[in-house]
Amino acid sequence: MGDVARLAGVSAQTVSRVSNGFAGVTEETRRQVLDAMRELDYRPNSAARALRRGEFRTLGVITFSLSTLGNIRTLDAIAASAAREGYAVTLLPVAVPTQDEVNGAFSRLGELAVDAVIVIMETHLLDAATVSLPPGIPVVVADSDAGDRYTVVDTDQAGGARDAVRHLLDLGHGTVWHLAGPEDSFAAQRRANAWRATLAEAGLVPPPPVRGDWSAESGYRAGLLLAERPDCTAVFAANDQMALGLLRALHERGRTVPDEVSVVGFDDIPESASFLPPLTTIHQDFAEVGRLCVEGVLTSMRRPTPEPGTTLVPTRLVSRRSTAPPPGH
Amino acid sequence: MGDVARLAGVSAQTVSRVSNGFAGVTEETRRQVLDAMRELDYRPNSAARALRRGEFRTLGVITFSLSTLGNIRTLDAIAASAAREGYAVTLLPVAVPTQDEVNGAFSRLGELAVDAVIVIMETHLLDAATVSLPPGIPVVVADSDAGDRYTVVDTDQAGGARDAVRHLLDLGHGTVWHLAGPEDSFAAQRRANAWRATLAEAGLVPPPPVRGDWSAESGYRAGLLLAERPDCTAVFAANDQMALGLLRALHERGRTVPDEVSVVGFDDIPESASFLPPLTTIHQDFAEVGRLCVEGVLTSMRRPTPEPGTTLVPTRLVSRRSTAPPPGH
DNA sequence: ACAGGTGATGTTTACGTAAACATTCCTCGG
DNA sequence: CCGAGGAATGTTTACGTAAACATCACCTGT
Repeated sequence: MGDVARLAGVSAQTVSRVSNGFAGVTEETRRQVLDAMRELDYRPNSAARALRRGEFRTLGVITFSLSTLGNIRTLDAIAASAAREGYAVTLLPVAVPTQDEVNGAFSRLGELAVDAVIVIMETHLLDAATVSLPPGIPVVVADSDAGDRYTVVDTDQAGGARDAVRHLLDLGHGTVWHLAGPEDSFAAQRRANAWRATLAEAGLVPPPPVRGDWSAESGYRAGLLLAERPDCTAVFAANDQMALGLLRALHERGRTVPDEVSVVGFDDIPESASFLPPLTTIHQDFAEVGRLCVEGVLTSMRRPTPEPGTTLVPTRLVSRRSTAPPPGH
Repeated sequence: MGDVARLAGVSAQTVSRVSNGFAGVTEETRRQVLDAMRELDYRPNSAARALRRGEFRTLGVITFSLSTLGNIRTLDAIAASAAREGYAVTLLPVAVPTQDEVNGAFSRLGELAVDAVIVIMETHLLDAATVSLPPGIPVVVADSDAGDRYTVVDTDQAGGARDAVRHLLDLGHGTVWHLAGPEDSFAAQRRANAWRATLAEAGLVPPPPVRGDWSAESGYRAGLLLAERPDCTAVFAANDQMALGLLRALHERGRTVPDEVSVVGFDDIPESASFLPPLTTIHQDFAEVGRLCVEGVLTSMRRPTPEPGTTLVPTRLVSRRSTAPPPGH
């Protein structure tokens, strides 16, 4: 900076002012400084800048590897929103989703060049991890129910699941089976609960849920079971990948979709429109979730004490060809 | 740091030594310092640290949003490898893959707190973007052919494509059709070229390639065309998503896979094992690509001048049920 | 014409750390 | 018993920037 100042014939402070787009610099001076910068290929040192300013213009994102598509798309939206606000995004991958690993990520975070943190992670992993968070660092959590302790942004899982079940019931199905996600997933729990509640509202007793682990393979295994039940004409799968496996199992067992069995997924992954048949599913607006996460942390950075609470992002039913009225209806 | 020093009854420098795990501090002193740190909830200030040390312990990753699965998995592996080496990863999303946008990302990078850069991007977008890269910052490029100018790590696209085509020829198919990726993709080009070359080696004239845009939807449209050709018994799709769409089109047109038509994909996405039928495909080792990228930048950071060159990561054919000998063979 | 302002620029200082150098104290060989 | 050498710790300084304050020239209204 000193070199630039010397070359431009001004003080270092003036260089700083130009560099930060400060008003109150003559157009003439500004041009000279910019020329000098170009000439010397000057780049502001971000470490010094951060030290002086006390902020890094960087958001940290903690996530359990980039395993699920939802997380990835949320992350993508976060990165885009952050960039729009002039913030960079630093990734804090957690290899194995154990309490220890998560704690580790949180404490590494303490020394990390980050102004705020967005956590994309299930609640139960979050417990007790909070202790090592540097005080005063805003946190927003996605994909969690910790609304009492944190600011939470999440997809309206319950609403989506309800829509899925209603859609099938409205088509005339006697009941709706559920291909559930893993028990330790909060999202899976909420989808299952909403499925159960919606059936109960309709005066129906839910059939036993079949459990998968989100993978297409597990959906296939579950599908083999469901294909044996002639009374099973409608299935709500907790995500699209499992629905894919389910479709394969039903096909292999000679149960046609949607003529004999209707299937609804959850997520609306891009491929689901090309499944056999194209999958009716619940579209999640990950972009909006990511945007709200960034908005959330930035708000709490500007205001002193943000109140905990949950923001729900609505879902949308995308009707394709995997659903139809039950046989003989 | 001063407060910690005071509380522990030592100098700030000793705190620094403990904080950096420096040898030559008495166990007794070390304990006192650590206690004081805990007591005061001290965290080293990474901005000051970076300023003093002249490095950020951070890698920047430039990528055209998180659109393709391959990029994501590479990114994931990069983040994991970087974490293992004590480096953080900062994301530099490029919203639209135009030359301007890429240049923008590169110049923002100049002021970014980053010691090295990994670019996951097609070559043609890279041209001319390099000018604004701060000198002395190591760069490694994935997914590119710029081996003459940069250190490049890439999957052995040609080898994979060759294996795919050979597999089909070995099964007895008279020729192999190609469902190609978009023209402006370097990966797509190389897969197409290898397909053509392999056929030529076998003394065959390649049928006209059908072009898609990587999406399942485009694969479906292409599939509708291919289904009309009774002489088309074997298709090599440039990625699994297009293969998925292709499978749907063939199915809808009553062409059974693999009895009438064999299909090979590329990527081995997790879902491909659950397609109808499960897809024979070329497995890419993204984790290895990511690992090598990190290794590459770290090496060039330690050594003065790295030589440009390309490292190829081998692929592996995963044989599933979408391939079989041609009808009447 | 002159006091009082206003806008442009310069000077000083502190941000928190770690390298370089300085000091202290202890051990060990002769 | 003394001095050399080394281990442990302390002191000084600089990293590059931007906030706070200081200065200076010039304009405006009476």
